[in-house]
Amino acid sequence: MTIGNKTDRRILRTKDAINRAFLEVFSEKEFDRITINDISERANVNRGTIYLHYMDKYDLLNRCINVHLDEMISSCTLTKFTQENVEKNEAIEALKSLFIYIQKNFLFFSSMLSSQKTSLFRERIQKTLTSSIQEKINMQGINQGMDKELIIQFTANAFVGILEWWILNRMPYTAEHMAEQVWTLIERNNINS
Amino acid sequence: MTIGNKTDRRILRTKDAINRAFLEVFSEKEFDRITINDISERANVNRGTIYLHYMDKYDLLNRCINVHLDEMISSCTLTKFTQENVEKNEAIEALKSLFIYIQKNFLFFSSMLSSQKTSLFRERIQKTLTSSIQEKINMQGINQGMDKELIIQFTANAFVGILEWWILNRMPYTAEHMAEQVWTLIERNNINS
DNA sequence: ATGTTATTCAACACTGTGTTGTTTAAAATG
DNA sequence: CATTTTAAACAACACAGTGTTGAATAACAT
Repeated sequence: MTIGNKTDRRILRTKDAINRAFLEVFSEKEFDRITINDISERANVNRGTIYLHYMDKYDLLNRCINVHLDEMISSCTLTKFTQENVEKNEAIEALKSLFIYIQKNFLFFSSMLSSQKTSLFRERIQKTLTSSIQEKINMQGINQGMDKELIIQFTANAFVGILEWWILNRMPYTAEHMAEQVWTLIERNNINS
Repeated sequence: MTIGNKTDRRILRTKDAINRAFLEVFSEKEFDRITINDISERANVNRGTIYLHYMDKYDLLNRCINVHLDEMISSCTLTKFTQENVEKNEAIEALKSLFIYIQKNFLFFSSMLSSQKTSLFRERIQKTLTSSIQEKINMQGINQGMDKELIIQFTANAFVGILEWWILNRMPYTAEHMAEQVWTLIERNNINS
C-alpha cells in the first residue's frame, strides 16, 4: 500500500515472460496477425493471465515501446544534444552514443521496425528529435528568410529516416561513421549553434 | 475474353461503392478495427460480395493505395523532376504540381495518413523519391567525400516527412510556397544538378 | 425475350476475444 | 514453521468477426 512495497515475484516473472514472448512473436509476425494466444503460448502463460496485466495487445505494444524508448532517451547522451552551445566534438559524441545504444539493443529496434506497425514507434522518436532541433536551430545565415517549422520538420524527418535506414539495413556503418556523417548533414542546415 | 470487353456495370458499381465506403470508414477508424461488415454496410453491399472482389481487407487497402499513387505519379509533373538538367524554375514548377495534386485529392491523402497504417503508403512514396534523388544527386562540391547512400536516404526521408507534415497539418502553406522552400532545402544538399 | 452472371441471402465451421468462478500453488508475513 | 494472501491456471461462457458454400434472385448484355 505504501512506498517500499515490493511487487510479488510472480508478477515480475510473468510480466517479463510476456514481454519477451511478445517481442519474439512481434519480430516474426505482423502485429495485426498476432493473437493473444500466440503470446501466451510463447510465454508459457495462461491466455487469461495476459489480461491480468494488459488490456489488450495494443496496450502491450504501447507499454513495451514506452519502456524501451524512455530508457534510450535517458541512457544515451542525447540529453547533452539538447543543451546549449555544444562543441562539434561533443555533438558528434552524443550522436555516437545514440547509435551505440541502438547497436546494443539491436534486436528490439529491428523487430520494432521489421513489423508494419512502425508508425507508433517512429512517432515517438520523431517527437523527441523535433523538440531537440527546435531549440538548436539557428535562423540566421543560410536559414534567413526561410520557414522555421519547415526546416525543423525537414531535418527531424531526415534524422529519423536515417536511423530507420541504418537499423533496417543491419547497421552497415559504424556508429562513429554514422555520427560524423549525420552531424555534417544536419550542420548544413544550421542546426548546431 | 478479348480486348473491347466491357465489364459488367454491376461490377463497376459495386467496386466503386466498396472503394468509396472503404475510404470513408478508413478516415474514421483505425485500419485494424475496421471489419468487412463496416465496409459492406457503408457500401450497401452484401458482406459476401466484398469477398467476390477482394481477398481480404489488406488486399483492399493495397489496391486502393496502388490505384491512387499510380495516378499521382503519372499525372503530376513529378516525371519531369526525374529528367536531367532541370532548370530551377522548372524544378519548382514540378514540385508545385505535386503539392497541387495532393491539394486536389486531399481527402484521400489525409485519410491515408490519419490512420495508423501509414507505413505502406509512406513506403510507396518514398521508394519513388529515392530513385528520383539517386539520379539527381551531385557528389561534387559540398558532397565530396560524403556517403552517397546516406545523403539519398537523408533527403528522401526529409522530403516524404515534409509532405506528410503538410497534409496532416491541413496544408498551412500554399503549394507554391512549399515548392520554393522544399527546393531550397533540397538544393542545399546538392541534389539538383 | 432469353441466356448469363453478379449479387443476395442464410447457414456453416472456425478462430479469436474478453470475462468469470473455481481451484491450485507460490509468495509474503509474523 | 504455519498461516494468510494472492497470482496464476483452468475451464467454460457469450460474443464478434472471418471466409466459404449452395440456392434463389435480379440486373445485365445480347
